[in-house]
Formats: sequence, structure tokens, C-alpha cells
Amino acid sequence: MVGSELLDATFAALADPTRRAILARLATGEATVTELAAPFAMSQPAISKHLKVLERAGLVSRGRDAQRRPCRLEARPLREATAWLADYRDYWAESYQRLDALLDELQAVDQTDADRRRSPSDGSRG
Amino acid sequence: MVGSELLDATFAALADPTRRAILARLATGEATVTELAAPFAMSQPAISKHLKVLERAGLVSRGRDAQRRPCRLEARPLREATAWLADYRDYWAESYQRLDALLDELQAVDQTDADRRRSPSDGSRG
DNA sequence: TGGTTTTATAACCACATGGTTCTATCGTGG
DNA sequence: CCACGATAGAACCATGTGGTTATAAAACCA
Repeated sequence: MVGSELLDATFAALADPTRRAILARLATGEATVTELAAPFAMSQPAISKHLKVLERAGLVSRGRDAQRRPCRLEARPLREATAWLADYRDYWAESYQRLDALLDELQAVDQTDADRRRSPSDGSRG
Repeated sequence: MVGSELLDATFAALADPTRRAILARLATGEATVTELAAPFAMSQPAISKHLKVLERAGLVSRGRDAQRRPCRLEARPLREATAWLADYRDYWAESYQRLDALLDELQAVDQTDADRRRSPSDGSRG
């Protein structure tokens, strides 16, 4: 069980602003494909493709409600990705970049903290 | 400053196992292009391309030592990415997936914790 | 000076990706 | 049953990506 391919798929899925926006939308609850497609200046099949990418990465799962196929978020892959990143952040912090990272961390609180405290809406495409 | 494009580039850069392995290598300290290329069954220009991607994402910066261009890690974009992911994990945990996420979290400690505690070597490619 | 090392660039190829339109399918509701 | 609404799939196009080889540029070493 490599896990590497899962990370590949997860990071690749997250690399697109439309898909991140879809996740943002989905974070507020389940939604159908048409609902998800509505806010975007792009065709329904395009959204279906994006959903397939997200599904392949295990980030969304689909139900069945009449002719609708509602999408819901799956957090598992995100946890893997977060863990991977966190590991590296820690590793770097402990090693040769210790001082550097520390200084950075201190600076970052000023700038980032305020930013990060907003609700996690992407603002990606619009 | 949208930040969206930075996220695009960061996640896209992380989506490739070769590049993750390069980051892993780089986590142990600076390295030249040839040093980085050595462990891979792939040409030097291929590695140079990967490095350009990582550079574009701000994940590595390059120095100058005679004819060598040593690479070093930059943690800043990783922090952004981590923050983004963490925000969503939290958001989901607080909302409709609360119970679901909690159960998952408990399960995950058993499996993941042991895994995660190893040094963050990727094992990605070969 | 001339040769070697290190790296980047160019030209090329196969394939993936992100979008389109058109069409087929499936399930509901009159 | 029939039409409509929701979604997926096929075919197509442009562009990006990941790799190759061959070559050029920059800086060292003898």
C-alpha cells in the first residue's frame, strides 16, 4: 500500500481553483451537480469532469437521490495530505532551517493570522 | 494578492512523486542538481525541469557556488498549503461531518499514528 | 588556452488536462 | 406513456506536462 498515488491524486485534485471552490461549496453540505455547476461560468460536463477527479482522489463520494447524484465531502485524503505536509514542516523546523523557520513563523503570524481567520472561502475563480 | 495561484502552483508541485522525493532529499540539506538527479532513473534535464516547477511554486530557492546552483528548501508555501488544508479539516469537523469526522479521527490514530511517526521519507518513486 | 564539469535550453514526442458541444441514459412526474 | 430534468459520456480541440536527446553557456582546472 504505497499511499504515494493517493497523495498524487489528492494534491493534483487540490491544484485546481475550480475544484477547491467546489470543495468550499461542499463544505457547507451536500449538493447536486447542477447546484455545484451554477456559480461557475462553465458547462455542466466540465463540472462533472472535475467531480470525477475529486472522486478519484477520494475527496468526494456520491449518493443517489432520484435522478440526482448528490456529492458529499470525504475528509480522509485531506488528513493524509495534511499529515504529509505537517511532517515536513516539523522536520525542516528541527533541522538546518530551525532559526530561519522560527523567524519566519514569527513574521507569518502578523500577516497570515488575520488572513487565515476568515472563513475558508477560496475566492479562487471569480 | 489572490494567493490562489500560489496554492495552484504549490499543490501542483506536490502532486508529483519525483518532486516530493526531491523535497525529501532537500529536507536533509542543500544539494546541487547533479546530486539531486543521482538517485533517479531519469536525465538531468528532467530534474532541472522539476526544479523549475518547484522554484515557480516558491518551494525551493537557488544559490550560486561556482558552476553549481545549489537548491534549498523554502517552507513558506508549505505553510500556506497546510493552513488551507487545516482550515478545511477544522471546518468540516465543526459542521455536518462532526460525528463522522470524530469517529474517523479515532480510527485514524491507530493506523496513522504509527505510520506518521517515521521520518518523512516519501518512498515515492523507486 | 583548451578541456571538463555543471547546468539550462531547445526541439521533439506521447499523453494528460481542462474546456467545449452534442447526445445518450436514467428516473420523475404529469 | 411521454416529456422533462439531471447527469454522464463521446468526440474534439488547445495547451500543459513529463520525459527524451542534443547542444549551448558558464565557470573551473590543468
